[in-house]
Amino acid sequence: MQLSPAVQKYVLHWGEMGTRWGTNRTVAQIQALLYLSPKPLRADQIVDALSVARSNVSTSIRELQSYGLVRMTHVLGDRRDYFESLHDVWELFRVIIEQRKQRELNPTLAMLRICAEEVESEKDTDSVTKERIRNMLKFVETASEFYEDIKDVPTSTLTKIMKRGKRITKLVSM
Amino acid sequence: MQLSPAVQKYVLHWGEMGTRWGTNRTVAQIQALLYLSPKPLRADQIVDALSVARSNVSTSIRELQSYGLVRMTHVLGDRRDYFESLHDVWELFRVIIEQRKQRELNPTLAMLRICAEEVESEKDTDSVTKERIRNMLKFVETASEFYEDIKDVPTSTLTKIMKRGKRITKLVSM
DNA sequence: CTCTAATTTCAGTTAAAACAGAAAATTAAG
DNA sequence: CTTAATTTTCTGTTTTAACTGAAATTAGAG
Repeated sequence: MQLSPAVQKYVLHWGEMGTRWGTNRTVAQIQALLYLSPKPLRADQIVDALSVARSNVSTSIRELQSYGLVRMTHVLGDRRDYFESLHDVWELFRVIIEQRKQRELNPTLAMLRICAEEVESEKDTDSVTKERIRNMLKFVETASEFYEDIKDVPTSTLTKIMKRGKRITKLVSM
Repeated sequence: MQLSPAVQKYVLHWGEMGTRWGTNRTVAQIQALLYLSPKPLRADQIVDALSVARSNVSTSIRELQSYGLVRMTHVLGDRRDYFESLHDVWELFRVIIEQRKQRELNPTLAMLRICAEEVESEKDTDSVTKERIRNMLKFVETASEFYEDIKDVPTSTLTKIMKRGKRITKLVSM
């Protein structure tokens, strides 16, 4: 399992970036490797390509599967597991965003609602502080609602919106 | 420096979330504390409120300043430094996004361009792999351009766009 | 210029996460 | 049912980042 220079560069960079995105290097590297691979790979092939322990691959793949980024497949007459990543970049993006929404935005929203309510009854808390909490809650609520609005919009529409970014903002600002 | 229950909850949660966003707990807690504080705080007050080492506050604040999230201010006849966070949630959001763009998106874009070019000359690399790299590059480029389009749009316009999310997507999809 | 308050730097410690390798468990084939 | 292949779980080690406390530095007051 010899990775070409370009593929190697990609995988290494992705691993590095992964550490800044809440996951660890190996998980991100495996995802990158599977994304670039023209066909599904076995765990032992991943071990070979990335020089990591078999056990590490096992737990990392479990994590990727739990995110919905990687699927298991099989080959007739071969009982070993094969894995492949989502291949569509937009789909990948959607899944990652959805995960982050679940794991970060939702808990934060819950916390802010509790804080916003609780702080109102705190007589000694400055009114500015109360307002700041309300503002943050409002912001996160707005972001959350906006996400719900667009999360199921087809990719073709999303790309159109992005290409027309400038024009849309001009239209709306009038 | 006694934090009210609601403020305490907010600060602790923010610290927890910070660890998932590339920064460490203390940095995020200090930002949260300053955001909620009706007036600028001194380092010793932060030490007191969060029970962390003075040196830790010093380095954390330096990090927050480097991001542009926190400013130093002074009080007449007092040579100690005071600190305050950006107070506007949208401004906070903009600054954070801009930072992440610089530190994550830009390097990734550079890597992808190099890979996309380099992989073309690799005769043994599967054409599917080449296409995957191209697709990822295209995606990141589109996202990057879209960001440039909207980063300077005034907050009022952005909120309008977010509130009208559904209507806009319907409009564009036609 | 000297002394003191305040901040920063630095070295060592602690804590947390990632990882490897061995052991255990699972699964299919004979 | 037994065996061999494969995967998962678990424990201990390594690595990395965060944090503390002491020492060094900076900057203002007298």
